[in-house]
Amino acid sequence: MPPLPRRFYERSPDIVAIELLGKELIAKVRSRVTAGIIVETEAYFGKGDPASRASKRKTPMNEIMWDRGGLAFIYMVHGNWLFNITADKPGVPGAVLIRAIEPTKGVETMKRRRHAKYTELTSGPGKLTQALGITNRHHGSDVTDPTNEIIVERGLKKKFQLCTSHRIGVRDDTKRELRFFVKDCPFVSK
DNA sequence: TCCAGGATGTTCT
DNA sequence: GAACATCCTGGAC
Repeated sequence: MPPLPRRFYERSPDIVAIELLGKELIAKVRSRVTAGIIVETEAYFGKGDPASRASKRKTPMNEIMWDRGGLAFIYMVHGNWLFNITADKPGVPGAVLIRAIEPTKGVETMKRRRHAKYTELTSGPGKLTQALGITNRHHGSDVTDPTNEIIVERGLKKKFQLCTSHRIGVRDDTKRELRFFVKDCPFVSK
């Protein structure tokens, strides 16, 4: 199955965040394949979004948010790698944070990397990067490129109920609720 | 060069 | 539910 195309990502971050739910995130790191269905995301904009890394000026770390959509945007917070995908058109800053996935492939590999029980493998943004082996060496890589170590595919068409809430752990959130997750999913972070 | 702080996780009670 | 370990980044000096 081919990865989702660039035009999927080059739309408003809130739309991309909603439509990424139910898609499959696949990581091939050191010939080990791990994957999971995306069940929780958050949208980040640029100017006017005080919680966004792009609300202030460009730095070497965040300049990728102004680049094309569909690139891996990875940074460290509190000793954990967080995995985002850039969104919106070139020149317009935006990104979607992947907060949780439901494991589909490579569960044994995840357990070895995380030393945790099944429902704790990927139920948080720092946890899933550990489970999938994602680090800043993947920063800037293209998730629409079939040869990339990290790609996103159209997952199984499965019905679920969409819920929204305010974003987690941000100091100044916007009025709008920009966290999206699958209702009653045990892998959604709390 | 130093230091405060963060889109977190774990381990306590 | 609260404390703390963790470690990179950016700004201060």
